[in-house]
Amino acid sequence: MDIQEGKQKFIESWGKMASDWGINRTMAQVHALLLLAHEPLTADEVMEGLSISRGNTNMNLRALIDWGLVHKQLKSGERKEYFYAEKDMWTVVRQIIIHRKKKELEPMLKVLDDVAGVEAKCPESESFCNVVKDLRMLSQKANQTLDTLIRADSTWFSNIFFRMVR
Amino acid sequence: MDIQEGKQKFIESWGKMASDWGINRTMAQVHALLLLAHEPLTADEVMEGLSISRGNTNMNLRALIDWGLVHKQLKSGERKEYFYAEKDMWTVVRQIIIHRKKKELEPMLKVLDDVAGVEAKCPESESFCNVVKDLRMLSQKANQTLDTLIRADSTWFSNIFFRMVR
DNA sequence: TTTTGTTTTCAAAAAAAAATGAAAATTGCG
DNA sequence: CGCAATTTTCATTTTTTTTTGAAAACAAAA
Repeated sequence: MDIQEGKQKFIESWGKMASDWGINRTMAQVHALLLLAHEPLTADEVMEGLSISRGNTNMNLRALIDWGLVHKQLKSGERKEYFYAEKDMWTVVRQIIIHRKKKELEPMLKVLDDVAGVEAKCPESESFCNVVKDLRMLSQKANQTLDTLIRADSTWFSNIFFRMVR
Repeated sequence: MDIQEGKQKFIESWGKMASDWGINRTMAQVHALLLLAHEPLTADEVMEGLSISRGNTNMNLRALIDWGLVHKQLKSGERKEYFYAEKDMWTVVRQIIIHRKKKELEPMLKVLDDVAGVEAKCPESESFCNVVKDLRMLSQKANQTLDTLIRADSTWFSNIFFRMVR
């Protein structure tokens, strides 16, 4: 396998994994393309590199910027915008955690809190109570853990992993 | 809000969250319905309860059994099959981790290992090398951590969380 | 201001994913 | 076996998501 082939495989695989995770496949491929690039790319180069339309390119670049995974660069004397990926993988992971926590875990917690009022009135026999109680506890733990992770630096992150698997 | 309303909200929310996570919304709703049920339900009751077709019900029940989140129960003297959800939330979480790790993390690791051969030949300047190296390390750490989690019991799980957030 | 290169928008088209429902297969029973 | 209850399959339809591309908006330079 040569470098070109390896890159291709990486881009495909990153896109595949992303779509398993509920993230647009193309968005992940744009991200992968930029991750592998030596220098910032223009929208045209991304378009060309992945054979996708201008509109699609623009939408996904904007989404990546929104997620904090890609940054814009303006070169003086040029009108074109250049894009480059955040290459510190720990930062990438942190940004993804932040974004998904907000979009997914927090609304779930909100619902669990809302139904907790009902739970209080439950007879002990109701499975509803137990499910909500357990899930609420798990979600809150997960929430706290993620908050801690988000605040942590990469060293701390490695340490945690080390402690967990030792 | 009464119990009925609470249940409804929970089912919707569980389905919504699942679809953010790349899991079929209906599958999660069937799971939620069974989680909240006092006793095992028949396929007909699930069908009725969520207003979905027989085929859809069957497919999603099978998928849930495959994920280890739902079990079949046969009542003696009856031909109908009954279904009930795994209600130990820690087991639920563990099963989900097992399933998704196999389907998502492991193929990614495989690709990263494959391209590692290319990486070896890289000049230091190639961003490809660094990205692959970092990501490979992160994925391996994640993989180890998940293996440990899978092997852990729920007490141990709580302890880990506690250690992480203390 | 007009021109020109560039980005953004968004209605429409295409593709992908999920759901339906009727037919086929399976199962237990007399 | 033959029947009836139940489950499974899968071609078709429906819904949802993604992509396209041309038009509009924008922004710097002439």
